[in-house]
Amino acid sequence: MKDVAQKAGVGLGTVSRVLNKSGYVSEEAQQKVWEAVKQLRYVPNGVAQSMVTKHSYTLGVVLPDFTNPFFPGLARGIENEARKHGYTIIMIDTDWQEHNESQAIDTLRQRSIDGALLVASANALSFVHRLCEAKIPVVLLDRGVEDLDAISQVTVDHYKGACKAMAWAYEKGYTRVGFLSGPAKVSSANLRLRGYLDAIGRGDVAVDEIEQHPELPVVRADFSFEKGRQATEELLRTHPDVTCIFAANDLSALGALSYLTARGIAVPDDIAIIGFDDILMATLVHPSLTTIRQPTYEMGTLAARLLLQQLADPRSKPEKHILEPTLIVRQTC
Amino acid sequence: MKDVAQKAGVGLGTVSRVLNKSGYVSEEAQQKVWEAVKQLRYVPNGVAQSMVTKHSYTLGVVLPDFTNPFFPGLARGIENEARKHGYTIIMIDTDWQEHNESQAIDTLRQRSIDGALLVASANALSFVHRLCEAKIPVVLLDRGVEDLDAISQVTVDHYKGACKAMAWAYEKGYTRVGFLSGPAKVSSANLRLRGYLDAIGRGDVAVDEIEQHPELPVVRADFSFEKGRQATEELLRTHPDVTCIFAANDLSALGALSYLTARGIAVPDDIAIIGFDDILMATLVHPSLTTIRQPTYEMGTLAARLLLQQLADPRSKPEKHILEPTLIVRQTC
DNA sequence: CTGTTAGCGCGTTCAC
DNA sequence: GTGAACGCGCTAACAG
Repeated sequence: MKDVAQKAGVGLGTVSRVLNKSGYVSEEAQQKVWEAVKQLRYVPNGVAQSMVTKHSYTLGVVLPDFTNPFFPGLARGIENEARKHGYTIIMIDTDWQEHNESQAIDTLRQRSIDGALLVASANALSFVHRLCEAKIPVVLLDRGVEDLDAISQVTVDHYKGACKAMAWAYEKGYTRVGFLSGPAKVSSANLRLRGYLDAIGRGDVAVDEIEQHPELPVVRADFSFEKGRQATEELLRTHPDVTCIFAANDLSALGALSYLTARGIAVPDDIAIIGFDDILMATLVHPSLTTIRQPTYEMGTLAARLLLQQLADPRSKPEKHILEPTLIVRQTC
Repeated sequence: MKDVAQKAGVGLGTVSRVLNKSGYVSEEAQQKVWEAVKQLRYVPNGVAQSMVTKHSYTLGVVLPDFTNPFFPGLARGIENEARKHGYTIIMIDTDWQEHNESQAIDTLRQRSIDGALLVASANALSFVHRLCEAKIPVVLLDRGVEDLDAISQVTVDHYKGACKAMAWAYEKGYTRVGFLSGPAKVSSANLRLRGYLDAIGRGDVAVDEIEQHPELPVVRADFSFEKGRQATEELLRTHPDVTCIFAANDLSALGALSYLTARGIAVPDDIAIIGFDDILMATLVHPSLTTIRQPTYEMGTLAARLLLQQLADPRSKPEKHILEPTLIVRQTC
């Protein structure tokens, strides 16, 4: 920067002022400074700027797994919105590992990001606390924490989504519906399971006691394609009478579809399938997947917007948005 | 930090020394410092650290589009390798826009990243220069620049991949093969087109003159699903006699598949399809997609490893890795 | 309108 | 072994 000042024949303060368009600077000086900047291809050192201004124009995004197409969808919404406002994204993929998630929080604190978007896989509350402690605004995405009014949340009504799926299954005449669940500690997965249980009239069993009810056609999966296949195999082995499978997410559902097709079981004639998310793949497979749609991109942009708004005006109230999932009827059910 | 020093009853220098495990500090002092750190939940300010040490333990990753599953695959490889070494990732999605790419470079320079991984959509050379100018080590990923020995590159032999695809098409008896190309200025796309042209015996037409040869069954697409559909429609309109479609990437190929299926054209009986990338979706669609596999995850880890190695030892020579694509035969061809 | 100065939080080099 | 002083590149507040 002082090279620029020298070349332009002005002081450092002046350079800073024209670069930041703050304060008054004569036309002439401005010209000279811009000239020098261009010639020297000067780019301000953001680190030094952050050091004094206390903000870095960087947002942290923590996601469980961006090989699951659902998350890049969110990320893209975030990225776009952030870029519009001159913010950069630090993205961390935690691979569903609580350990990585915890580490991610430390990383973000250390990098002094301005705000964080968190798609928590578990323990969201503790992570939120650690971020808040460091005075970093957070917004929770896709999965929320109830009774937490201090921060903004953009989620989907997972429970209702599951209910809609089940209602559709019943409407189509499927009475023996099995469930491919998500990871145990993920709140969104649990809400979907809750919806399923309530729908089949087993409101009495708690989601975390599901393992103790082997009589129920519920198998633990983990949102992945591969585990979806395996879980389907297990489900059919333990509950051969199911006529419809409701999967906690599309990737699992696609795993189920893949397994059934390979086994020569006709979908939906022998067994129907309903997924959750509505990722692009859902439209591509054959038969195409009936699923519950989450407005992915919108969630990303909305969350980013809320966060940016909070950064712009720290007094702005946190907002809780619970978006509506919609049933997308295709061929598998 | 000075809170820690005070609480531990030592000077700032001592705290710094125990945190960085540099220099000698008495056992006793170390105890006290760690104690204080824990109680105060102190996290060092990475920005200030960067300012003096000149490195940020941050890597920049520039990708064209992470809603295309191919890229998250790369990203995950990078992320994993980076995390192992304590590095964080700044990820930028340029949406194939040259403008965004250029801006991304500025952003990275400004954030003073330690190194960059670049999946360039066009103009790679100029971006590399700008990064080098700022003394930021770069490694090019997936698409390379020839005659550039100054930096490491991890690519796939796109040309050979295309040749393999075409060889397979011919072996299966398809003689009228059409091509769904990628974006005009993307080098990998052009190499694949080059391979295609050579295979059909039109080595005489240059890839950038392709538009002037409407007699060839080549249609411009852009690597997206939707454009793949449209391009297929156009291809069949202008060249109704093609019996096989080779798409520059899987997403386009899936677009083609979707279009053909919707039109009631049997795949591969009426028209065969070959893709490029081997993303997960390729295995899921029906019929499943015959394609050319890029070793995505490995490319990501390898590229990250090369970059980290260069950061650890700046004198280490840049390496050029050209990986081998492999033909994966499934059902569409 | 502009040049100068004081920190931002930390690692590093010194004397102690 | 350890504390104090310096400076990284920049912005903000000040005196001119």
